Amino acid sequence: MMRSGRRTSPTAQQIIAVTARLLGTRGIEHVSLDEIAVAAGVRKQTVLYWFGSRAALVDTVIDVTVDELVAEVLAALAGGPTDALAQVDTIVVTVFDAAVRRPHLLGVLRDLRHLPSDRSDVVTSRLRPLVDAAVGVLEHEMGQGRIRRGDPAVMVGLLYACIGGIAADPVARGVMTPGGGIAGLRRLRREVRAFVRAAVMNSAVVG
Amino acid sequence: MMRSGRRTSPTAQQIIAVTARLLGTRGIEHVSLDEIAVAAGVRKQTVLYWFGSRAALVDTVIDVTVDELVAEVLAALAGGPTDALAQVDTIVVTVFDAAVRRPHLLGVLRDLRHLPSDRSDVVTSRLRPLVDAAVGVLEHEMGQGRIRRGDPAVMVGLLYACIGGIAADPVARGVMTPGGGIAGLRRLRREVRAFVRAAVMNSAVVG
DNA sequence: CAGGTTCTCTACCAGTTGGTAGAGAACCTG
DNA sequence: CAGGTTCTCTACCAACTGGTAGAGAACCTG
Repeated sequence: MMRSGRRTSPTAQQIIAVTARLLGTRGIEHVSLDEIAVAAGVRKQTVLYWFGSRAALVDTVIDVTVDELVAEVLAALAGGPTDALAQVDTIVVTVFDAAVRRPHLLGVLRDLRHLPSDRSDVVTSRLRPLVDAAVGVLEHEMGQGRIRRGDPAVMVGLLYACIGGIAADPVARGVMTPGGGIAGLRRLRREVRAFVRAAVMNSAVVG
Repeated sequence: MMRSGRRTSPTAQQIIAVTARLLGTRGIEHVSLDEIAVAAGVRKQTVLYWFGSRAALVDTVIDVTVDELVAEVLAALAGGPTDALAQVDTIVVTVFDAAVRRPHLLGVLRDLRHLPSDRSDVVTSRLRPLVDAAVGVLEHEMGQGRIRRGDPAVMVGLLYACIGGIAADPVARGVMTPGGGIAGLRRLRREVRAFVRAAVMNSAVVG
């Protein structure tokens, strides 16, 4: 038996990928083992063969998904400018695009609340390097006077809430005037960028 | 039989209140009819007697919850100042306090995604008067130059995402440094107020 | 060939779920 | 008293769930 974690196989990878998509779009607790198996082109017993239990599979999928998102953002940050406002901008654009193109990424994160096994601490620990980097940048730029003074950790949380909510929350999306197609998405992205930029920027009232 | 909707009774009201609390905290699809009945001090058959089915009860609870939240915010707005920034402030404080004191209010809203019966359009239609009012205020103040120019509907969506996310999303809360007790909550609320104030305020860069 | 790995197959299990059926008991009202 | 309303009781149902059991079949490797 080559059970959970040890090694991987194309089949296991395929199961993880399919499950991530299903859980992220339909809800973590709303997809059965059988559905996962069918979607992956495999039998239920094969899923259990590789992951032992549904809970173990879910945990794996969550971990993989978070790592994927973090890696994507870190890569974008590494390839972009070092200016703080530009980095905030990079994060916004990267997460926003990820949320639009692969909605399940943020969908999985937004579903952690009702998990039987509390996975949120594991997730936050995996988000930690990204959060720490962001907090460091914000703190440094606060000292330079370019970023509005405040609790940088709370700022990061609010940034996440903004982008994640606008991209994945049906209430938030329903509130907005639906802009169809790519043009609407571009416009929405521009609005989000301006919003968070203004939110963190050091500024003075005009008029 | 005095089934769903027609009239109400103290028992039905009690069932609705208990269900709202349960669904909002534990997740809409993670509470069984039996649990609801036990928590309400009633038998399962009584729940079905009043609401016909679980789905009908859930729909009722969602509607009642949204109406409650909307009424609360509108009342706070009516009793507060008419200045736009102050009104944004009022909304933030009202929703934030509601989310903290009665977490199930926003919890129900955040759970609409995975509902078998798509209820999000009904919810947004019930939120409509509040959204329209907010959009109207923002538009007017944009004309006066006090609010940053942009799509007011998107701004409203982003405001909701910020407050709702920071109050109810475990990832967002885990990202932030946990401030225990009332003092921590007060500090968090202050941060959120400053954040959204800066986000919507018309301003110019300093330094 | 031997043996491990990977995966499928049929069959089954116990637990939980939403929902039904029908009788009966309080209770209030006309 | 009659009759409707409200609620409880016991009993049951089909559907679905995650998980188990064990045998067998391909496949590759040494």
